[in-house]
Amino acid sequence: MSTPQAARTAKAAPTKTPDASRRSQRSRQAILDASMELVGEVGYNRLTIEAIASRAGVGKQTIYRWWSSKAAVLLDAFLSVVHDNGYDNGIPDTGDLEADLKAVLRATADEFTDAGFEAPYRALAVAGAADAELAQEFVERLQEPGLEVYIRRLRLAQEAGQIAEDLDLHLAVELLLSPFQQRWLTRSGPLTYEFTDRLVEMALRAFR
Amino acid sequence: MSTPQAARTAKAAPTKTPDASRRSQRSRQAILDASMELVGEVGYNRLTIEAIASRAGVGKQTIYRWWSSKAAVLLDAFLSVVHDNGYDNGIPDTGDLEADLKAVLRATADEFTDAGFEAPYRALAVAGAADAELAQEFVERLQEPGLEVYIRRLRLAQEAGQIAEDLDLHLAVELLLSPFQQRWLTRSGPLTYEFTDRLVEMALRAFR
Amino acid sequence: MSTPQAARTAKAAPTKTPDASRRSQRSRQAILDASMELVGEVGYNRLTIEAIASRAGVGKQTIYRWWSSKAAVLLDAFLSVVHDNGYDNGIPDTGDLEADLKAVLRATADEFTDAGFEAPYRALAVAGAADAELAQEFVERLQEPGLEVYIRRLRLAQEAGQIAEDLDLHLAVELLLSPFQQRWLTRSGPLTYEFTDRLVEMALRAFR
Amino acid sequence: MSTPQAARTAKAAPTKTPDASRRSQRSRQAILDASMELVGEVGYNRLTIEAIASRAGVGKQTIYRWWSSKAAVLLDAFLSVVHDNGYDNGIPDTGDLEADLKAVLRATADEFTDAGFEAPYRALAVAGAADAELAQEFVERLQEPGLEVYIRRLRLAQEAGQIAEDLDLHLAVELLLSPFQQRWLTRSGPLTYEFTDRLVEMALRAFR
DNA sequence: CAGTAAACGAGACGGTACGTCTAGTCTTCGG
DNA sequence: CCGAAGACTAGACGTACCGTCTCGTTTACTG
Repeated sequence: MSTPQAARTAKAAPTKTPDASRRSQRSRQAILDASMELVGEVGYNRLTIEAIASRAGVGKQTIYRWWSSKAAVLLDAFLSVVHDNGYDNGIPDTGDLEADLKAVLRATADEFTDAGFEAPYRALAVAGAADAELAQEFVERLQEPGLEVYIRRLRLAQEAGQIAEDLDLHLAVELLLSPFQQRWLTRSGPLTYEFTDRLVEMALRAFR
Repeated sequence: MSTPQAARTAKAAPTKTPDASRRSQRSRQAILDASMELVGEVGYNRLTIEAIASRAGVGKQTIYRWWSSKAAVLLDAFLSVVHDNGYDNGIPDTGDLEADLKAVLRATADEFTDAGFEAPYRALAVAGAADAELAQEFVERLQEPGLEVYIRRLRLAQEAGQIAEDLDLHLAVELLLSPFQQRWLTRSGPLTYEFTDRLVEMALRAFR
Repeated sequence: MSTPQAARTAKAAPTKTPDASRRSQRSRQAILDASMELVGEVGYNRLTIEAIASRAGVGKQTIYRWWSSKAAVLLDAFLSVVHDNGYDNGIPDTGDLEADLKAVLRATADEFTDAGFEAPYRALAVAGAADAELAQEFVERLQEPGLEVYIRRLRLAQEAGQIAEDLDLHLAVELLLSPFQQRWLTRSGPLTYEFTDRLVEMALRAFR
Repeated sequence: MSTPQAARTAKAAPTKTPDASRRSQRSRQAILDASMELVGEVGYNRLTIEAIASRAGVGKQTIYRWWSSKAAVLLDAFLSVVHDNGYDNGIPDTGDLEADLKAVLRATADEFTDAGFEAPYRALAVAGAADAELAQEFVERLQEPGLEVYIRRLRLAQEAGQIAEDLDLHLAVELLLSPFQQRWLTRSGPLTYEFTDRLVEMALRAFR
């Protein structure tokens, strides 16, 4: 931002874009932390910008300056936690695809049952479903990376000849994960191991 | 509702339960119509009870008297439209399961692309995802009946020996429909015929 | 308000004018009371609509519904106090004009030195000086009635031949009271009895 | 402000007093100019420090460093203009006191009707009425010097035996000017020549 | 067929949160 | 190392709706 070009660009675009290089990292982190805390305490609908600002010890304008909506704040907050926790170790490859997938889905079921994870994630899913603009960010930054680790595991299986070589891997992962996500989102049924195991078995039959 | 029992019940419960037999059908319908119109015009988040009341030419209290939330209003409004349109005649049975399913999913894709249908349905899905209480109603009154027609068709195929006889039909329908619903809800991809056809093919492999 | 005309008028004027007949007198009085209290405590510049609403136990909208600015609230509040206190007993007529005016001005000086009176009155004078629209109301409803009682006393003196018969009484009262008001408003000097007595004497010389 | 004394004072008070000797005269003048422009454009209430800083091409801190309030800025700005314009050459002395005063008051009425003069002067009067601290500066630096020129003229008349020799000249000037200022400040009547002439005549009767 | 009780249209009410604005302070960086 | 630039905390602004609570006014059953 201190390069000549940047300076010129800043002058050429006199829009009210704030100068990111001067952003207070202290405030940013306090806002993200407060958001995660509050969404866990009161849920998304009762989460307010005012409460976030107050809890973070920050002026409201500082939130409005850097984010366009409370959902955008929450998305950053969630991603920040996810990345801090290491996130993407990928799916283990023991050679036994079915066992690997069952293990991962069981773990995912546990995760989605944990209140600390569920509240913000559901909030984001809801906000994304309601708002097309946010949906794109939600899908790109959170959902697609999640699918990608499955695709990589399936590709290994494909190379090992365990599943059909002409299989559309992206669609395959949708077939595997969507029933899980749909059940969770609409609460149309419990996320038991029984469910996840049967789901893996049935999906795998489609992959061969 | 004008039976002696109903009258007695009303007296036995001097809580503010309104007398349904005196309900104005004129107002009820005006509210449902206004809701459907407005959700199409401004979306769910900007849909307000005040606007519905104003558009319907009705006092706010008349809405609060009979419904617990704007989502509840919308659910009734949507079901009223669905029922008026004859709703679900079931899935045709030409003997060719794959062709039948492809045809129905293509039709469903068209339906979900229609703005008049999408706006209220998405609103309900969002409200259901956010609110557990409403979710149950949403699933029971709208989603499960939708699955049921698929289950019936699969049962016929099962009896005809076209799919595995020990197949869990409910789970099977989830496998078939969830990827579709998930794509639509999160807008993670387009609902093309290409997509629905491949989906049917892949799911059917899992059913045999 | 239940006459046919009134009903028709109401329909003919769909402006957002609130229905004064349904106004809560309880809230009105609470707002006026709170305004007078607060202006005495924190002064006009730090007087906020939010604080008035909070102190009065009233929603902000109830203030905005009935008044156009905090100065308008305060004007009503001040007039309400003034009217409750009897206000206009007129100026005594002992036959001795000089003595009567000196007595009244001494009393007025005392009044303008009382903090409970000064704070809101100064606030109104300031607001009126700054805002032309409010100024008119301030002058008409508060200042002119104040002058009027002096004019009446001078007219009696005029009829008794104590002052010039062609005297412009309005201008005469301005000559008498403006130095007092100006001193008070700009704090350019103290409002002592010495000052008010000399002022009356000098003004009276101009009246003969 | 750049005299040795001033510098010493600054050092003697190691509080955050800025070093006046390093003050940018360029910024100072730009701030004063911007203040006068803006107060004429938007009035006092909508005059903001931010707007002044922006118009003057100056950081906000540069204003806060040297002035305690926007009224203080404006007072300096106004005095700077007044002094540049030569200010007060005193009241002419043709020997005819009534004619001289009438001429000056007519000229003053014209001045107070001029928008370029009125806006900042009214702003200062309002600020002074609201804020006791500023009021003192306002009176001392702007109002008293104004009265002084009248006092000097009256003293000449007194020495010439045209008015009473025991007349309190300060009070006399208040009697003459306050009705004028009061009318202007509260807009309780028009500043016509008719008004100023009658005012002079009436006041002069009190002076003899 | 009058009397009456509940639902109704209307909208004022006490509140909460919104997104914007300005005040006055604090931080960064270029000249 | 001063000053412009502007991000920061703080909090009031005026608006929009919330859900509750009267107001009269229909409306439809009951005595």
